[in-house]
Amino acid sequence: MVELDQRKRVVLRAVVEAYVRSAEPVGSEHPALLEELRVSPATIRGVLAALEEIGLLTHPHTSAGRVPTDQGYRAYVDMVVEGERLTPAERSAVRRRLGAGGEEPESLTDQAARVLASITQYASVVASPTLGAQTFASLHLLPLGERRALAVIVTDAGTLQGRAIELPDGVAADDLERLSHAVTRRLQGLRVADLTRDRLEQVTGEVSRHQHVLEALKAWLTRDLTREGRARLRVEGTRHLLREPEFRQPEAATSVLEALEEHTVLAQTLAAAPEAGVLISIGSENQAAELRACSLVAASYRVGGRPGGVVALVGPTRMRYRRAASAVRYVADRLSEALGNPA
Amino acid sequence: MVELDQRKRVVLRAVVEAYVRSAEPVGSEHPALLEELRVSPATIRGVLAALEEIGLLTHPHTSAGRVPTDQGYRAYVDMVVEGERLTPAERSAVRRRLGAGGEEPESLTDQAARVLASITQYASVVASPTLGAQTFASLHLLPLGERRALAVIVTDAGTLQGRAIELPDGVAADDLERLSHAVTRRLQGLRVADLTRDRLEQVTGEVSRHQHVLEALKAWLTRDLTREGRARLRVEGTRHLLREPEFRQPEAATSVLEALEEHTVLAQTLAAAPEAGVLISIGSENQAAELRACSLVAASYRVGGRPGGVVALVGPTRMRYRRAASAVRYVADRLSEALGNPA
DNA sequence: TTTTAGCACTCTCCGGGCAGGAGTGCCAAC
DNA sequence: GTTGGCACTCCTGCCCGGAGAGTGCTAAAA
Repeated sequence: MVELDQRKRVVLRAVVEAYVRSAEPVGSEHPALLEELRVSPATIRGVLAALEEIGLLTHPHTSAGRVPTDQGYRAYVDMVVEGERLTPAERSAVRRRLGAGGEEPESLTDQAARVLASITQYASVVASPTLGAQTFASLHLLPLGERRALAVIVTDAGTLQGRAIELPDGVAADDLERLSHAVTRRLQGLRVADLTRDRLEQVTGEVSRHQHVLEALKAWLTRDLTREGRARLRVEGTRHLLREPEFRQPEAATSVLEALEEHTVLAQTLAAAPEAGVLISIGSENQAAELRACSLVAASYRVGGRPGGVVALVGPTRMRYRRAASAVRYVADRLSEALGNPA
Repeated sequence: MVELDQRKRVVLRAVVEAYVRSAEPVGSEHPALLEELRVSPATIRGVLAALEEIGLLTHPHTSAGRVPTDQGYRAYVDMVVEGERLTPAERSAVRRRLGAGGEEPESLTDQAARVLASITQYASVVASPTLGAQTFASLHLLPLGERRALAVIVTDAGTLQGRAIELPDGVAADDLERLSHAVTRRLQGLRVADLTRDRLEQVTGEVSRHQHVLEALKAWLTRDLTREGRARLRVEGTRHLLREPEFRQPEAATSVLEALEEHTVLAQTLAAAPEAGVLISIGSENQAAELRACSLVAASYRVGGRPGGVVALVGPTRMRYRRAASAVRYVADRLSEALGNPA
């Protein structure tokens, strides 16, 4: 990255902020620029040309003003470190939605996605805590009528994951309980992702009478870790995107909506979110082609002190980055708090 | 409704089907009409004019062909009773996604929404089984560290609902178990919606030592039934809607997306779905103003033999009703099967 | 009485051409 | 280094006219 002198920085910043606000190309006589620099339009033209030269701005056509390129946004984002604080009202809205306490992780992430979308007016994505990263607390086999039981895993974050399994004849409630306890004792404290077949084999000895039940459990656990182990994504507020002028052409809108509904693509991008701070991925920086028209602002939250999941915003590249970063960080932190008090 | 003679019925049907296929107004010389009736365009013009007279067709402007009105679609739908069978491949796709068995209701409804959207290319909505309508099977208090426990309700359909509660000092694991059993014994077999405070009061006597735990449970149960009692909606495949020509104007698209993201509005409309058969609500027939540009095709599914929830499709009024009705019915039935074997 | 052919009419949908406006780039003067 | 002036480019909106599509009406044919 070429170093920018003071004046170029001021101009870049002013152009980005004016353009983000109005969605209109900004010309050399734009009031924000004149006021910021107190020099004539002609002088500003020179700076604009220079910024275009190094690839931070473009103009759509000869007689249009300047528009930031993806690199321009990047330079802006790197330059402007501080976020744009949320208003007290917004903060308290977030706290209210997440602060109830005792809620299930699933419904908390739901709330997080909704509140994030509503305060920022962008689309929000929240990856619920991956089961795999959580700590296994206990297994329960709850009788469900005569020949069925509900196997339930509980994690220390309070996540429940259940599945009905068929029982062979002659398995008493006591047997189920003994079996649950045996498995729980054996596996307690492990990360769910570590509940491999091998670990489960060790339990066999103690309760060998119920080999098939164990077998069903193994099948479930190992399958779950591969399939459900991928975080479930909640997407909220896609409607806000349609209001943005860049998504008024139906093709643009469709491609973004597709990206947002195609969770695998999104999940990959989110995986890059750092543990602290905020990931900002701008337009062409996105791996996924469908997301090239958007930017993504993501922050991780923690569950019981460990990495848990990601909250993110998706908007046009012409995005309020500072505000988005603050919002994402704030919601992630409150979510960490809400999910963060393991026993 | 005015009775239609044979010819008018044939013409209406042909116009609707041609328009649904092509999204272009159909004129008196449209091949489908000529072939169907084997009369001259001039004759057909007369019939078209008559259908317009009684409000089943319009034309956007003088020199355009005819387009069905909402009443036209309604007459068509009422007239054409049989659905359009899904292909064997589509049926097996549905069965594959829902047939695994032993899945949790939550993930089954997820699958249902996805498969429905993918085979029909419309937006799908699935209301997961309301907790309230299910039968309470058991309550469990699972220790979660020193002074916390996870209260879990299990229904006979295998739905889990949990919430962490704080414990006062000196509550042993045994106590929790006794308490769980007492509550379970007392309430087993009731509908979850019937777990009122009154019912819970009856338990008090037996385990009065743990009054505060019971108090927390009551608070949770009664709150849950009002708040979470509302079904959670999953919306899938909104991207397909943007492909439809009627939603190419951004305003139209936004209003539909808003309706789909604003679950309360949608929920009301879905509530009208009959237990058997299929609800078809066309354009202006929808209560919700945001849905006036769409049609909604919905069918109910059952959980353990009782009314459970609704699956629906949302598309433009120019919708493949017969196909949508079949798809919705088929998915609802398979979902009923998957959720239908209570112990 | 119903059907058909003919015809005038209406309206939309391009494409071209033209004026207005915005913003640039360059240059000469300060 | 900064500024004012000026020519230049290109988009945008607008009007206009012709082509095309489909209608409604009427008079003749079946």
